[in-house]
Amino acid sequence: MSDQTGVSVQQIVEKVWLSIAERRLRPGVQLKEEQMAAIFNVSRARIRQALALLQRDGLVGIIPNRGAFVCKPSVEEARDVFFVRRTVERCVVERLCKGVSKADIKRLRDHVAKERIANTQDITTDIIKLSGGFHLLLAETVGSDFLFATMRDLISRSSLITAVYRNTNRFNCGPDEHAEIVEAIVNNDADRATHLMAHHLEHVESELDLTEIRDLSHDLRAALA
Amino acid sequence: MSDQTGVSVQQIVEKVWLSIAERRLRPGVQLKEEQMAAIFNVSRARIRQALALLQRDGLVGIIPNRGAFVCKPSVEEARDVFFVRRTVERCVVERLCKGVSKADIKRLRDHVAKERIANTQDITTDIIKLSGGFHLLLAETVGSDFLFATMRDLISRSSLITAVYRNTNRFNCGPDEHAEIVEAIVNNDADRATHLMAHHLEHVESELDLTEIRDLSHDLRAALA
DNA sequence: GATTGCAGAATTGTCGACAATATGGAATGA
DNA sequence: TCATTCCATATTGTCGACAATTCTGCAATC
Repeated sequence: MSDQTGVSVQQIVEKVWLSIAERRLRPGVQLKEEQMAAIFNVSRARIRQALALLQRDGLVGIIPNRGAFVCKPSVEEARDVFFVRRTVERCVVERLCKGVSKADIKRLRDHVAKERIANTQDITTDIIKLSGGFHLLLAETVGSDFLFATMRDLISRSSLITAVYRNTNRFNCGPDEHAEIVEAIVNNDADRATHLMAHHLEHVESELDLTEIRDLSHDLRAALA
Repeated sequence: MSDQTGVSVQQIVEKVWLSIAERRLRPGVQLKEEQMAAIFNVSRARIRQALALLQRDGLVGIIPNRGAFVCKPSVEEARDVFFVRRTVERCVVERLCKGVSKADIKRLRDHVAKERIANTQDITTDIIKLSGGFHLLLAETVGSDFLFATMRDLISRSSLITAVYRNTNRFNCGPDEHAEIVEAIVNNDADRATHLMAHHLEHVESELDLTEIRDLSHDLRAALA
């Protein structure tokens, strides 16, 4: 299970993020510091640092003197996230269509190839990491720190939303649509690229069940109060 | 000078943010932990927490084993911030035009009134805080945690950009344009409100000199005092 | 004269311990 | 039986100290 040596803050963040995305950690669950310190075999100080980062990403909420809890995004917030995401990703794609280096093209194509492998082998962990990572890689390729930070925030929140409201068992952010977008960018076809991206995001959002609010609270105390 | 009792993390963040916005802290300056701990009369642990939050807001960058430095946003990043801001603020205004409570209206009008007072009395500190606070209040009124967090991020970065690239001595985000926006929202006039907001943001961006970059300061204590 | 190597100093990273605060349940009284 | 008060427990908040890393100044060398 846990390594004998300590893990870095970033590793803790990624582990928690993945656990949330894979629905092993449900909204409302408290992330107790000492418990996590024991699991990751590090001191509480490092856990606190990781929790602060997770709060930045919108995955957990920290209540003073109470602790850190996995967020439960509302339906409206989910729609807001996708609304902003459509705009930001359009901005990213437009910038990329103005020209990318050969090295960037290779990196993008390699990433899609990795996604294909993960999909054929059906490795859930890799599929989740890579499908979000594709959109992050697009933003990184632009070279703007702000767009990258914004996209990371959006991807984190999208992962949480997907984990909560996904109504299919399959992860839809598949490599085929990603591959098409990459090729449109390579051809500097801004119209086609932005259209494909918009369609892709609509596709992702359409497979969410944003009408029904699920009963996620296992807070017995609140129910009996 | 510094108080005998310690200050909260949020107070430290606000103080640093204000110092950056007022150009007492220039991009590139290192924020040394021990020095700041002495200035604010708290332990380094709390300073580190504040620095992590400032990193989240995009105001400082933290390099491992090197320290925290005030960010210097590039011209391109400045344009990206305003691009995204136009979209998000449009979303906020549209949502507000669907109806706001009487209490919300009062809060918005009161805020504009405070801005007027600060402007007539020419209190720079209040002007900066309140002009950013107006846009933050709009997002808060919508009631979406995500939009609020996004707007806070955008406002922080905009403050830094304004501090770096402002070419006039006056703070242009004046209360008159804000007041017009509020009244359009009160009248549920979405077309006019979004138009006014777009014009307002164009106005703010137009007064920036996005060609030149300035140098940095070195006296941390004087800037924060 | 420019470059490299090496201490010493300065700064950040990490940890364990203690204080402050909230929670949950038992005891008490109406 | 229900509401209230109080206390034991668990959890978070804060701090000071030490370890690891990086920067700086100086001298030696090519």
